[in-house]
Amino acid sequence: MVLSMVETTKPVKRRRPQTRQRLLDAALEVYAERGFGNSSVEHVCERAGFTRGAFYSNFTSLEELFLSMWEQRSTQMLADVEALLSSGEQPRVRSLGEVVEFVLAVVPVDDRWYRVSAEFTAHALRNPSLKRVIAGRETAILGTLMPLLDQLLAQIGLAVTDRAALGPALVAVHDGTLVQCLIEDDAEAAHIRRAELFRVLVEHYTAPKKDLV
Amino acid sequence: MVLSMVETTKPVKRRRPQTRQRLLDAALEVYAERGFGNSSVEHVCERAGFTRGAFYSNFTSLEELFLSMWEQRSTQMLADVEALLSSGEQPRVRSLGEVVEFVLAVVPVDDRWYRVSAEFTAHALRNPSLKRVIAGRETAILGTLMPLLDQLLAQIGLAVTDRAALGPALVAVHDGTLVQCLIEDDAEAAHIRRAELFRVLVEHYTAPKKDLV
DNA sequence: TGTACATCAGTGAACGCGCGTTCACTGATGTAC
DNA sequence: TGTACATCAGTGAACGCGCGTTCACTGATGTAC
Repeated sequence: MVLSMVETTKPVKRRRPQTRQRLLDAALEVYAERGFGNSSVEHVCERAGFTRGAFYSNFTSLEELFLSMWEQRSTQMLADVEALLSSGEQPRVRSLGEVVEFVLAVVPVDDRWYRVSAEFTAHALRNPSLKRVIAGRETAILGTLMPLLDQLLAQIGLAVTDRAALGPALVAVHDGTLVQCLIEDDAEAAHIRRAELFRVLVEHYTAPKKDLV
Repeated sequence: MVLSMVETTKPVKRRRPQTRQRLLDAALEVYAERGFGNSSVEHVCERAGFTRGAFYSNFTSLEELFLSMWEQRSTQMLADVEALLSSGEQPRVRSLGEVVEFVLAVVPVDDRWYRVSAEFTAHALRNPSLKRVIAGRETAILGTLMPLLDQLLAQIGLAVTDRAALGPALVAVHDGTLVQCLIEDDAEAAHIRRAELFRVLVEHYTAPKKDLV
C-alpha cells in the first residue's frame, strides 16, 4: 500500500533507473542470443532502444554491465524463492520423491539465464576475481535452499547427515544435469534422470531423525 | 619402426600439416587465455608465428578452427585412454575407493582444455548443430570409460545395475564438480568431495555380481 | 644429375567495416524565488 | 503560479583502431625430361 502510494504520487521523472534497467534487461537477451564475446555495446543499445551514448552514461564497459546484470538476476532469483517460502503456504510432502520434486520446482527455469550462466562460468575460469563471485553465489544458493530442504525432510522424519558434502554435491549435480537438460534432444528423459540423481544424493546424505539426536 | 623410417626418409617438405597443427595448438592456448569471443585471427596467428594469410589458407573461419581443434583434442584424449587400457598393464583394485581413484586418474586434467570446454558448452547451448557434437562426445566418453569401469568393478565382484542412469550421471557429476575444482580456492578439498561423489554414485548403481546373473 | 617449369604455401600490403569511445549539444526535469 | 536558471540524461556525429578478408606476389618444394 505505502509503496504503491509512493509510486503514484511520484510519477516517473528522473529516468535514469529505468534506462539502466532497460539496458540490463537488453543485456540478458543479447548475451543469451549472441554470447558475450559476440555482443557489442551497439547490440545492447539497439535492443534497449537507446543510442550508444546512453550506455556510456550508465556503465563504463560491457564487462560492468554483464556483471551488474548477473548479480541483479542472481539476487532476485533467490529473493523470489525466499518470498515464496516465508509468505506462501508451507508445502506438504510425504515421500523423498515429493521432497525432490518440490525443490526442483522451486528452482526457476529460464533458458536465457542458464545460457548466460554457462558463459559466465567459463568467463570466471579465466578471471580470478570472478571466482569469488561464483563461489559466493554457490553459498547464497545453498543458504536459501538447504533450510527448505531441512524443513521438507523433517516432515518425513529425515535429517541431513553431512551438510558439507551434500551442499556442493547438489550444486554440482544441478549444474551438470542442467546442461544435459538444455542440450539433449529428449529433455523429458533428461529431467527424469535429473530428479532421480537428486533423490539418490539426498537419500544417501540423509538419515532418520532419531539416529541423530 | 616402420613409422619412424617413413618419418626419417621423408623429411618435412610439404609444410601444410605442420602449419595446420601449429594453428590448432595456438588456438587452444589463445582460446583458453582470452576466451573465444575475445580471440581474433590475428591473435591465433601471432601465437602460432604466422601471418593472417596463412590462416585463411588453412581455415575458412575462427569457428571452423575452434571446432577442428575441439574435435581433434577430444578424439585424441579418448584414444590416449584406450591405448593406456589395451596395451598397458591391467590395474589391480581391491575396493570401490580404488576403482574410483583409478578412473579419476585416467581422466586427464588440463586447465586450458576445460576452460575451452566450458566455453564450447556455452556456445553449443546457442547452436543446435553443436548440441549433436556435445551429445556425441558424451557417448564417446562413456563408450570408453564404461568398459573400464566394468572391468574394474568385476575385480571386486560388482556389476553395474543401471547403465542408462549411471552413464549420464557420471558425466554430469564430472562436469559439475570439475568446475568446482577449477574455481574453488581449496582445490584439494574439492577433489576429495569429487571422488566421494563418484563413489556414492557408483555404489548406488552397482550390486554384487551373483544377484544379477 | 641438372635444368626448366609447375605448384604449393605462406607473406604482407591494402581496403573497409564495425564498433568502442568521446563530446558538444539539446530537450526534459527539477529548483529557487 | 509563473519565470529563470541549473542540472540531468540521453542524442548523434565524429574519430580512430583493430581486425576480417582479399590478393598479387615470392621463395620453397616437387616433377618431368
